Amino acid sequence: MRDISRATGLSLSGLYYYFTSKQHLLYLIQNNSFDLILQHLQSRLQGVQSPPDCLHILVQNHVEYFLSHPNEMKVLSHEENALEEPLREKVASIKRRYYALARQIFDEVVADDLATGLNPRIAVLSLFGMMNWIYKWHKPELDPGAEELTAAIVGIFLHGVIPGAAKPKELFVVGGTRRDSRAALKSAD
Amino acid sequence: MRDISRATGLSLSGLYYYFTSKQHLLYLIQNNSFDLILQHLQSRLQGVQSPPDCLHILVQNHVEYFLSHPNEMKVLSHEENALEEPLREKVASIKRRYYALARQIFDEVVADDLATGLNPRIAVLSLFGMMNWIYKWHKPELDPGAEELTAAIVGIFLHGVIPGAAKPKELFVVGGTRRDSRAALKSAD
DNA sequence: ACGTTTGTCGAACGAGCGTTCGACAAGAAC
DNA sequence: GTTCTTGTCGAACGCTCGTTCGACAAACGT
Repeated sequence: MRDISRATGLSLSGLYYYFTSKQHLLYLIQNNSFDLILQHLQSRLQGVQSPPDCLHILVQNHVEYFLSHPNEMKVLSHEENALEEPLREKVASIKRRYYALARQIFDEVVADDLATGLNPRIAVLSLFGMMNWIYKWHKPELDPGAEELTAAIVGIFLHGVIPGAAKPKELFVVGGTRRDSRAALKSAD
Repeated sequence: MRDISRATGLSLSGLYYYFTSKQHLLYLIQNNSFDLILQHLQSRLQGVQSPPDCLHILVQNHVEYFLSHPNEMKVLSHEENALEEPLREKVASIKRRYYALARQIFDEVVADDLATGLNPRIAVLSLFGMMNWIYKWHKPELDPGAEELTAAIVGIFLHGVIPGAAKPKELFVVGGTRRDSRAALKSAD
């Protein structure tokens, strides 16, 4: 609270004139973020029919938001479990709505295909994992922007890094290639 | 520190007899975790030649550790930037070693295939995203164990959720399917 | 003109934090 | 048997934190 006071120029007690508590301020930040993401996503999804296009929009919307709002991402991720029970459930609710929408898009993407035996919950949460982990490593001056990031993640999620192969195992070369190069790393510092 | 003192039964000042500071204790936890993971991984990798098998071992090793050490995972993720500069770099160093090993495995997996134009840094970090996000959602009584989780993540990473398709776009049905069902969600609560 | 609402502030309270200090007991060294 | 090391502890220090309180001034309503 003192940091916010200093950054805004408003006095510490003045802050409490607008926000009843630190918890409630945190709630407003979290709720507002998810609200913005969800509303923006739904408006972008209007009229789009192709399931893969919907998936692309979902990822693009998500990645764009967190790339342009890194601070919000940190608060959302770092302070995820900091809320007490009245407010906690409210944020959990909008998060469930967001997840349900993603799950629905995923189901439609996979529906056309034969049942892959893949656990849909794991698949969707893995997609969120790829997206939500970005803020931990993304450096704006080094890494590509939202567009390329979105393309990469959607590509991996839909077809993997080896899109050509059909059957998992038998296609790969079994013989070793440049295997010794890893031994050097073993004693590296 | 008082929590640890209470949990261990050792007095608060007794704790400082063994650990010079909270920072150093945090460093020991983080360094030890990465050390265990890295050493375990390297020993499991001994003699394995097939790149996809290496990838599977990498993921399995990672997932197994964090599923059996959820507290460590929380400390590693939540307190990632809490260390000051002398110790911070030491942890960063072992993390780089771990990433380099993963990157090397990835390169070997993709090497057999034609160049996909995929940014390898993004690919590897997306894989870490899928793995590292698990601790945020995994419920032991609800979700599958390390084995199934590993299979799902490796499957998605290598071939995606639609493993059959070769060319990304043209294969999908463009016409809408159950598109109205999402409108109901828009006004849900 | 006057009372009330609105906005802003400095100062403080109580609690928690990481850390230190001196004391004390038990064992090892000589 | 005395000295020194090792382990353990309660009590406290200094600091930061979230929050509250009373004061004060400007704006507004009538």
